[in-house]
Order: sequence, then C-alpha cells, then structure tokens
Amino acid sequence: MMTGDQAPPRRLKRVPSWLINQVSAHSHRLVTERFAAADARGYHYRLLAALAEFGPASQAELGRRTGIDRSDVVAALNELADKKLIERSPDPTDRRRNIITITPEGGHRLSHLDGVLAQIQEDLCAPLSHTEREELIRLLTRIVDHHARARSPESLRGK
Amino acid sequence: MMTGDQAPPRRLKRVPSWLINQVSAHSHRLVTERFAAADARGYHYRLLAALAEFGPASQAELGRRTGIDRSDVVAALNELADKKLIERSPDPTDRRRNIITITPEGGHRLSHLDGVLAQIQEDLCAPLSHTEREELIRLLTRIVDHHARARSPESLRGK
DNA sequence: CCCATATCATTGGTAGCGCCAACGTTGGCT
DNA sequence: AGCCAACGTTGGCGCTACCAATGATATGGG
Repeated sequence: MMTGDQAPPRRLKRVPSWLINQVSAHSHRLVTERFAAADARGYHYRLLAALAEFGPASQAELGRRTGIDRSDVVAALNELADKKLIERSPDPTDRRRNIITITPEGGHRLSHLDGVLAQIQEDLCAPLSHTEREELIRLLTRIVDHHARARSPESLRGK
Repeated sequence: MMTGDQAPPRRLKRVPSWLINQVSAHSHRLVTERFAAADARGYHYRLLAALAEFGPASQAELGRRTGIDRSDVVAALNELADKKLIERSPDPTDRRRNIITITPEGGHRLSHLDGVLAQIQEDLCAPLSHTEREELIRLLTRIVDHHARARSPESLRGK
C-alpha cells in the first residue's frame, strides 16, 4: 500500500456487470465487517428478517423466501440456534418439517442489525442524493424483478 | 402446487446493498456460466484486459489495476500461462519482478470474451432502456469512485 | 558502504456466498 | 400398495476476496 492504485482497464469502466461487482464487493465488505462486530453474517439477517415478517416457517420456506439454498439454511440455523436467536421444533402436522421460531432475543438482535444495516446503506450511498438513491433502487429493482420472473419455476411451464 | 418462489422480506426490498447483491449474484451467474463455456473465469478476463490496454506489466501492477490480490494473480496467471494466453519472463532490470506479456492467442481469447461479456450486459440490462442503462452506469460509477478514493492509500496520510 | 525498509512473487490458509448431488424420512395421490 | 414429491441433512465444489508469512531483491538514508 504505497502509491495510489493504478487505473483499471477502460474496457471495464463502463461495463455494468463490472460496476455492479465493484459496488457489491464494497457492500459485502461493509456487511461482513460490521455484522461480524455484531456476531452475525448476511445469512443470519436474511433468515431473522423472514421469520419476523412471516412468522414461524419451515426451513424450506425460509430458503425460498431468502434465496438461500436448503443446505445452507441448515448451517445458518444451527448457528442461530446456538445463539438462542431461533428455535427448531418438529411440525406435529408434518413430520418431515421443522418449525422455526424467532426468539425474543432473536427479535432484539434483528432490531440491532437493522440499525447496522441502515448505517451501511448510508455509507454505501454517501455520494448520491436522495433522488439518486431512489433512482438507483428503482433501476436495480427492475433488473431483479425481471430476472426473478425469468428464473421462477412457473416460467418453465405455463402455470 | 405452491411451486413459485415466495416473496422475500419487505425489509430487504428497498435496501440498496440487498438489491446490489441480488443483481451481482445474477451477473456472477451469467459470467461464470458463459465464461466457463469459453474455458475462462472472471479473473482471466480482468488480467487479459489490463495487459491488452497497458502492455506488459509486473504481477503486482496487474493486481493493482484489476483489484485482484497479489496471491490470486499468481494462480490466475498460472492458468493463463498453461493455456498459452500469457507469458512470464523475468524483468532484467529488476530481478524481483516478472514481466507478463499477452500472447497473440491471448489477444484472440480476449476479443472473444469481449463478445461474451457484451452479450451478458445485454441480457443483464434487458429490462432497461438505453437512457436508464446510462443512468445506472453513472450512479454506480459515482459510488465506485467515491469509495475507491476513500480506500486508496494516499487517503491514509497526506501523501 | 551498510542497513533498514519496502517491494516482489509465491505459498498456504480462511471466509462468505452460491450451488448441486445424494440420502433416508415422510406425505400425498392414485 | 406403490410412486412421486417434498423435507432436512451431509458433504462437496467453485469463485471471489482477503491475510500472513517467506525468501529474494531494490532502494534510500545515514
């Protein structure tokens, strides 16, 4: 770390996927660092948020809602359960399923992470005006929705 | 059948870092799949692009230009060298350094990847108009530049 | 001229995220 | 009953991003 970073190839500077990647890397850095200070990581927040919003749910449903693979949900829930932020109990009506419930401590942790996350947005979007942030959200949402539709199962058959 | 993906938590839907992450994940998916079909990955393109634009360079400089860690540059260049897309030669004026040169095959591969990457942008930005794409590029560039400056070494002292 | 410091390439390790295959269990449908 | 689908779980893989340490080499200040 001495003299300034050298300029990246021009070829990349106007490529959306490169720009997205750069911003995502920075965002990921912020989230990782600050969530780590709160003994959490991205998957934990996503799962807690889904539980708080939709109530107790099976692991499969949590995976669908958060976009986390089933197998990764298992590991993340293990970590959350170790910290007493969620509880696993068998579903009496379907013995294949677990019912995951957020604990009061889980709710508090989520509130705290909400604050951490809000600050991250503030720092990430620092150079943008309020109007520009809205516009960025709008454009990104359009892209996400477009490809979410294209990837959703019912697009594979006419359901 | 409830096959469709369930909605994600509202809490996340307007969080820029979440949206960025979603778009980045999709973009990463596209890049990985299509570059793999061309026997390449993201690091390879970045390095070839830097070599094509700035000419032969040391590994450290390539790392700085592409934002790839020095240690990862080693591995990626090994792969590129195995494919005869670059050449490593010692720098006669500084025996610590290697001089990395792109081969003609490397140039051809880069041209091909340029095309692949262009198609990826097209698909990624499909739901956006030309004007909106420009706006997205503008906003993302502002964020990247802002934080690049904030992270650059000279900000650590008044050099 | 020598020594401290810095840079270089390289090795090896870690973490987070995303994904896939396989397994045994259980439920729903016919 | 028999078949297929969904569930939780285990184990594994690849890509990106980092960090620490090492030995070789330059460089600049005393």
